[in-house]
Amino acid sequence: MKTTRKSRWKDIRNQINKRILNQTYRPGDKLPRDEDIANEFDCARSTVQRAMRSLADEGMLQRKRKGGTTVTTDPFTRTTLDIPITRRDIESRGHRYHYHLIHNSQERAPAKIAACFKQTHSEPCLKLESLHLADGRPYVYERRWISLTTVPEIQNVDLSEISANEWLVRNRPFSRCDVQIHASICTEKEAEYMGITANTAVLILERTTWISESPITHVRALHEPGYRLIPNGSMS
Amino acid sequence: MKTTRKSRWKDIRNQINKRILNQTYRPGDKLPRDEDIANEFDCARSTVQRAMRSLADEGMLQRKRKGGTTVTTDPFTRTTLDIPITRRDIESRGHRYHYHLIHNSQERAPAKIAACFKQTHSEPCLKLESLHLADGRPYVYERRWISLTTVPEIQNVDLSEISANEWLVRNRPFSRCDVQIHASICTEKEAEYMGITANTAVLILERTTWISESPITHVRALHEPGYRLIPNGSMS
DNA sequence: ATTTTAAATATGTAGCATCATAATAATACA
DNA sequence: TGTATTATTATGATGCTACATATTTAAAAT
Repeated sequence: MKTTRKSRWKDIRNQINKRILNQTYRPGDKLPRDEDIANEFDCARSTVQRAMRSLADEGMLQRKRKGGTTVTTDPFTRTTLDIPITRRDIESRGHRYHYHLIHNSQERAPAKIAACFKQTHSEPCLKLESLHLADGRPYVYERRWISLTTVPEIQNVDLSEISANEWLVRNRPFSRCDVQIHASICTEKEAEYMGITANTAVLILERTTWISESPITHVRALHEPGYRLIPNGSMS
Repeated sequence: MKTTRKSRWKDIRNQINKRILNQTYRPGDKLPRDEDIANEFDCARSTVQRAMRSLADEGMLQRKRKGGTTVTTDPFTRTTLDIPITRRDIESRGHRYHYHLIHNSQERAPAKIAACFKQTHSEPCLKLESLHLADGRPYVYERRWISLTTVPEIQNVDLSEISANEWLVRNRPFSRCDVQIHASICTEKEAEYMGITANTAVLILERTTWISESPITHVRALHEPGYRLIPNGSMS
């Protein structure tokens, strides 16, 4: 058994986690009270709580006042998904980044986008189509709608120089973000932009971001064929 | 400004978060020391720390000893992805769940699977193919390899009754899980099982789970066309 | 027997004190 | 001038105490 060379609470978390893994505590089982565990490990209850909260946050344990702590039955596979800005994604894979603005127009949001924005009326928007390239090869084709009500100042930005992706993330932090991931067949037009054959299967990431209740942008990012989205490894 | 009706540290977290959103603290900026903030909000440093840690966990802030606290530049869109067992997924969508084991054989892991297991040799495995149905309609087709070295007792389980998915999650908690998400075209065979046209775009989720260094299982889950993977809404 | 009320109890929050640790800044030294 | 050493300092961890709050369990009232 490793001695505590990092921090006591992490140590305790790992001990408890180990007991769950080796079936000492089985799914559905109730764990001893924090105080008893604190006693066993000869530490303060607050330290145990720190450990327990960590495990509960990961979805391994469920905690209820009075009810005590139980091991989650049918636990999820819980992973965190970090979606970086596309430039960073490309650069971190060791490629040179290029960006190309294909289309830039001002029009009202169509019903579909308005729905994403959870609005009944048609918002004035900036509609952008752009290509993110890795070493000159098309990597992501994105179609983006930006609410001019929420972000009017974007009209003064030269979006052929900096991608809306980057400008927004740097200048308009969001309070909420809805994400959807799905597979689709790419259209003729998309295939042409991406330099691939039509009807290829591609991974699509759709995101809508908000600042409190105001929609900022909706973006549909079509990734190159074979693209793999890899969440962070989960657990211990 | 809402008064503290939940808990002080959450309140403080929201205040700080608000300042990031409204650009009081801009990306890259250094925040005041915890103690000063504690002073401002008239609370203990530990309470501020709780709030700060929470924001740091979400990826909004970066904290370093001595270096202080800074607002993350180029923040990720960080979401958590909970992948439930397929039965739960189907039932939570309000459908009746059925499970059908298509194939069950014992064979050595092919090179590809061995690679997923990070092994050079060929492990004895159980190879399973099964179908998860929602209201009788094919929902997920999974091809699974289970290491008989790590989980020998699975040989005594009647996998036509309970899905390996469920049995494993209930009986063999894992310490690590690698996930990959990608889009693919389904083959003739897959299309037949799923009751769809060949060459349809489908979302594929691949997972490998481990108990310490021993691989438990590798599964490739092919979802029904149009399936959307929806991570939990992120942030505040 | 059924509903209401009241205790008991396990976790949650919070404040305070103290030491640990990492990273920087300042200083001394070669 | 460049390098090694030593303060300084901001966050991290741990322990204690006290009180809050949600729930269950038990008792009491109807």
